[in-house]
Amino acid sequence: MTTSAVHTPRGPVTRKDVARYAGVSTAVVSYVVNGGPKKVAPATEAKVQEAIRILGYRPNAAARALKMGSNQTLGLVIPDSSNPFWALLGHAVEVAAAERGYALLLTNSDNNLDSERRHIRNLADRQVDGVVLASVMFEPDLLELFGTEIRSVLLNHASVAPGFNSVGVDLEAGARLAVEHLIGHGHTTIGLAMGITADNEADGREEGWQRALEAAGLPVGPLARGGFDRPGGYAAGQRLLAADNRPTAIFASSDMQAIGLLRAIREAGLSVPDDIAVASFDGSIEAEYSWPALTTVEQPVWEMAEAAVSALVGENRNEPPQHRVFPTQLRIRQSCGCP
Amino acid sequence: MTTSAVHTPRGPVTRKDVARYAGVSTAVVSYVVNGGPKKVAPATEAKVQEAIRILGYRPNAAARALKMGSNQTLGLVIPDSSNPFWALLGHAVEVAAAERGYALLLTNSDNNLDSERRHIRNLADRQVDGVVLASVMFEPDLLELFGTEIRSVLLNHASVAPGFNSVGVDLEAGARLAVEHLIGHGHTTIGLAMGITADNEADGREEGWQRALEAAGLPVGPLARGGFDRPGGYAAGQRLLAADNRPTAIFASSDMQAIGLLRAIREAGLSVPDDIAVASFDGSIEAEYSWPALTTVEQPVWEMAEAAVSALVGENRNEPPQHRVFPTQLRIRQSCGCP
DNA sequence: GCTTTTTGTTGACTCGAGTAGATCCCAGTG
DNA sequence: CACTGGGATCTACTCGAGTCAACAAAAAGC
Repeated sequence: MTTSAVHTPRGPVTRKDVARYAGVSTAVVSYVVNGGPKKVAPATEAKVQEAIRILGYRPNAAARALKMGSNQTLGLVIPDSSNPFWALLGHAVEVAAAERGYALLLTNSDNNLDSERRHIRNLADRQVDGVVLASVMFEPDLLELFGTEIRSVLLNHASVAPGFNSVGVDLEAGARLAVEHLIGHGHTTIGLAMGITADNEADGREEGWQRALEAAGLPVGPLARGGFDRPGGYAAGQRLLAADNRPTAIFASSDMQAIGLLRAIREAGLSVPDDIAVASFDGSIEAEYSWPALTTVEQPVWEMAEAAVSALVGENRNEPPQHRVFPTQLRIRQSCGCP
Repeated sequence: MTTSAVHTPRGPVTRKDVARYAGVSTAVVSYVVNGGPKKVAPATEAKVQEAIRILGYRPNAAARALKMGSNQTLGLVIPDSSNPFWALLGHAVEVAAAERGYALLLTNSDNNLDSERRHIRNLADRQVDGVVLASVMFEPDLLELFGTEIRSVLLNHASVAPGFNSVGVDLEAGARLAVEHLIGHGHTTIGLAMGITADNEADGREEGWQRALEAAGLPVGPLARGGFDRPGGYAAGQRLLAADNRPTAIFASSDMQAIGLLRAIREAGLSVPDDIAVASFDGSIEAEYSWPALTTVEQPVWEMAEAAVSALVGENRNEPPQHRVFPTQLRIRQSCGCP
């Protein structure tokens, strides 16, 4: 028995072990593993493959990452991965990344700018090949954080930031679609439950709501601000219901807000859509299963995720920053008054 | 674009650059960065810190990972990160990992065993320090996949698997709590909407439902199986409503199922809880905002995530596999008939 | 004043894999 | 028979950071 030659290594199996077992040099092992830059004789290749199989060799990703300067990993920063909309976006990004052989590091900023900064730092330290930043906040100094080394793309940001790639939807057009639909149902007092964005710039959804009303010659209804989440919508709903000019229809800036809104309306003893019609923005699955099912402006989340990932890892990596704006689609259900 | 100090190297800044700039050896830089194994004179330390600051040095994580054999990363495998329950669990795991300085690689298995295997392989190749496997499926050959090198823990698994760490809840006791509560409301025909688990073993929730009924001397009501998700609950609901012995109360094995169930009940023109009372399992946020709000068996998700992560990275890393079972708590809302 | 001890610093090796450049071997040619 | 071409393979250096043995300088001890 050739015990010395067929010595089973103790720790994890390295390229060296495979080389020894197959009786070749470490270079050949690399060539086989990567279809490497040089050809290997079929017979040798077979020997190496066999050795790999028997020893259970798996190339060390850290070593490869060190040598190659890339670890085939992207980072994703979202405010709250347990919020269904972000969860969906995260899922889509993960799938888009996986399709290209990239893994996804997930981090939650919890809507906290400091935490967001920390996470971006951390991702940069980990040499990710790019960062998808999906955050409602935005501060220009983020640009410095990224430096020039690390690719990034803003996903689902309200505003277009110079110097950054971005992928988003036409918020204004989407909101207008929804509000016009509510107007079509004969409503004349249409309120807005608007989420809070970091920069106090008017969000496209707010503009769309306003313009649709103006275009129809209607007065601009009451507006309440709150978080984009369920509690935010609940609070905004309570304020809208207490307004002097109580609206007969409300447009909410996110599905989650609309769900909180529905609760506020129910607690006030009113019914949707008979007393108050509701439409919202996002097109998440919750909208379909709420009661009543929400009429909502659907974002093409999967396409957006695709676009974001390809901006980071695609051919066009070194082109100037791109801004892609996707169209939305009105998904009509019952909360607006349609049967 | 900012032009910085004179000594700015072209590529990414390495330890060597810092050493040169500060006029010390690379070893000292390491010592400073890590509070390293050797002491450094305060004056020298200051010089190095200054150099680090000025050059904007960030240690290369891949190199560190290579040397240390750990990249401070955990992997998470869940069926569908856009399902709110998994999303919540994922969030909790991410936070627990971050607290310990670990990043989280997120992967979706899409309830597909092959995909799950591929992802585990991939995570193993990436030398993660541990894998949290939260999947409804389970196949014993997973054990081999992990080999002995890589730590793992099963999170939220129905059954305890020998050789694996696991963290779960007492499904049977939780289900019993819920069903007993429905019995307390005077119901005598209580159905079950049960999710589908890979191994055909009876799930604890099914047993709990059955035992609670038997203990109360009640007949075992109708049972329908479907996915753990909303469509699954919807389909199961339709079948339960069409049953000969139509139940007046239904226990659902997940919140998502219950939400699908609510829809089926509404479409049948019935009301919850007046015509049919509902209770479910999980305790996710959707349960709170559904209509009516769901009475549900709450899982201590955050504690479970903590436990799972600490099983992977804690002191007790090298102890034999542990099985931790957490208690659940009945969260009473309106869907059961309580005011 | 001349050892010891302590403190601070450094050069050099290591982790595991990618790959350029050198080397080997053999078939084919003059 | 020597000579070249070319395919297959190997040697050796590289990536960036951790850390130990070795060493220099300063402090303490007798």
